[in-house]
Amino acid sequence: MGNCAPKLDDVASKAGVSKSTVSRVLNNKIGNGFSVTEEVRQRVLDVAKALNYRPNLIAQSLTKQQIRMISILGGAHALSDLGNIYQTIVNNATRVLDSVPGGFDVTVDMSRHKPDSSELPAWRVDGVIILAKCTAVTMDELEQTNVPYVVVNGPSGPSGSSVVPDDIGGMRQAIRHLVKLGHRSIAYAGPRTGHLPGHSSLADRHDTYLSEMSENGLEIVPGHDKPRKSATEFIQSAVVKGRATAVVAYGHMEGLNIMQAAHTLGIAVPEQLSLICFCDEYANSVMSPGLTFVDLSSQAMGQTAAELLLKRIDRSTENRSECIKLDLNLVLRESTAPPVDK
Amino acid sequence: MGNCAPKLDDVASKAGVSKSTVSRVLNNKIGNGFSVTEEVRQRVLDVAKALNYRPNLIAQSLTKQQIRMISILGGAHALSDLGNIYQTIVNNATRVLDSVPGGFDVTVDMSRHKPDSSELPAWRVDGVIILAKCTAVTMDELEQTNVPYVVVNGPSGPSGSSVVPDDIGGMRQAIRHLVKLGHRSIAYAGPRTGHLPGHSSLADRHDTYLSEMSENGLEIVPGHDKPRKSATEFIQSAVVKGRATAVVAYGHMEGLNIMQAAHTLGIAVPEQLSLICFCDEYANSVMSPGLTFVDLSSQAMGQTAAELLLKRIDRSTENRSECIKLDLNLVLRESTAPPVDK
DNA sequence: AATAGTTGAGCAACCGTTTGCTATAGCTAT
DNA sequence: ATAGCTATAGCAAACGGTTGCTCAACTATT
Repeated sequence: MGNCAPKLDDVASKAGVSKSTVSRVLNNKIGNGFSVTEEVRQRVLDVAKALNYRPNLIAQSLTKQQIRMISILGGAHALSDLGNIYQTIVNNATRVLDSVPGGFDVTVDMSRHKPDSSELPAWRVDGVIILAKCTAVTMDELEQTNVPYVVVNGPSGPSGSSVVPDDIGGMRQAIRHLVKLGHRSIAYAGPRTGHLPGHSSLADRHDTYLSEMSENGLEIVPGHDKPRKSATEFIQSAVVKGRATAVVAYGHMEGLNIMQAAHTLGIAVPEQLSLICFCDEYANSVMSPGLTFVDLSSQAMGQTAAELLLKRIDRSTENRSECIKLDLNLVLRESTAPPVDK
Repeated sequence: MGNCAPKLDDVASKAGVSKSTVSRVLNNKIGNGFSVTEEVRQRVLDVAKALNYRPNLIAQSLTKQQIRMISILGGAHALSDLGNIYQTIVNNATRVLDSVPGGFDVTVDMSRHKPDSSELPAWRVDGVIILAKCTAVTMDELEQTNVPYVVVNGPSGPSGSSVVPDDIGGMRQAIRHLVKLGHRSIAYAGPRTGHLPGHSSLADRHDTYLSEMSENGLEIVPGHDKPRKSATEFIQSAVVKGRATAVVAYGHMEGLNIMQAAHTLGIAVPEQLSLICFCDEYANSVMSPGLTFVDLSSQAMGQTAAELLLKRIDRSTENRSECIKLDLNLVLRESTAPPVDK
């Protein structure tokens, strides 16, 4: 590490004052038992500028006990997936955190941690945002050390806050929309295997598919719970063999794959097959043609997470843990229509 | 900042020894005028584990004058795009940096910096990896302070290293493959507007398309340099009107969109239209059916970048700047075939 | 038994800043 | 002349570690 940067002492001796004076002048800590003549003040300022002095943030944070830095955890698993809502979440959280007066440095941890090790950085951060989930060790440490944190799209511990999408409501809207269009045979295409195992969205969407179907007196289309090798295989079994006229897909990649597979197999969307997927506006906007989708409002999730975190950092005394569930909207595009064989 | 994390003093008092003993035991600084009985050593170790003690990297770095931390810059612009090679690059660079003896803390900066401000963290890091590009101010500071850095997929300054894909060679392979298949009318679908403006890949791929076409005595298909509203529009103009039998797309999203648009318009891939895109193995693997693609070998890019950086950190005296250009491979999938009207 | 050498552990200074408190000077009011 | 202020500026103790050095208690040697 470079060692020739000017320090407080250098400025102090060159200006002929003590380093405490320099520190206070530079930080504008006038009042509260301290003051300087304008002449000394100016001299200190001039010397500091001449030496190109920049405080050592590390030393600073030692005494200040804050570093104005926020760590986003879980990048390795959440962002490694191709095109998902976490990018939007991170972007929006960062935007909020950046723009607050004073600003926070936001960093994303991309290291792949062993399940029995902590994901927290080795320095103390002011706050933490967790993408979907973290290790138990991390959670323990977070609770123990009392660092403000919020989990986005996942459950938090007792002292943390969380922001989650209303997956259940989202799936319900999707099914009801299809039912209203006249569909009776609706299939569900779950996530590719290996996608965020154990995550609540998996269970919520799947279970709600089942319950909503039964509530509407409809029969479940086989394949909803099985891993599949390809979208083609899924279409073959659920649509061709299973006679489904509509499919709800877990995410936009599943939706995309199914749409392509349908085309390949000569099945027209939405004429012969209606398709809905869970995704966000951004993911949908880069797809053409657009799929009807349940908007996960990842933008709002990111923003809300950041705001929740800021609230906890500001008033860390009030230890109110909050859990915000965001409503999901069904956005109609070109991939849904009434079934043909109705 | 969390304030109840266990400190050296806590461990010391609980183990009934002084903090210097704890420090030396934990850091294995035996010898050089210091030793402990096995019993005390074990006790210290046990207490440290029981309290879940982790040294504060910031305090540590104050005395050690080094922090074993590497900052990845440019996350805000590079990772914000939906599904791109930078995720793979970051993942692989991190993997290498993590696994080196001693390990480095890797942090990805996601803050959106003003163009006239430095992106470097306010403490001195041991090394920096830049994704595609950074601000001029950052580059100046990097050069000035002599921090080892490597730019991946972009140009470096005089003292930095860089890893770039051979875009020119990649495009050449794509065109030659299509020509060999018998295609005479090949179109190029550039990136969506706003994608990393000014980046060399944009110019390299585009220019090589032009030069390679002319070298093969083929006519350029209009539309290669124009922003387009949608993939459908592109197909309409380049394929339907322009009579192109093959398309080379800038990235996998462009490829995907074009494939879908083709399907929608009733154009079969690869029977009526061959399609090649630039992307990496991972992006391709989640698409079905697979597109023939120019593999940007992002995995190798990330790994190479990390190795280059480590080399410079280790032997910072040798200030040799390196630029490694990685060969690109054309990977054949199901989206290319001889043209029909040949 | 006296001295030298070795082993085991702690004191205290230091890294670069911040900040509560103290000290001095100059000035006013009695 | 002296007490009482106020304005200026510095001392020194943190912050959480690391490390040179000292020191006491043993062990080995003469």
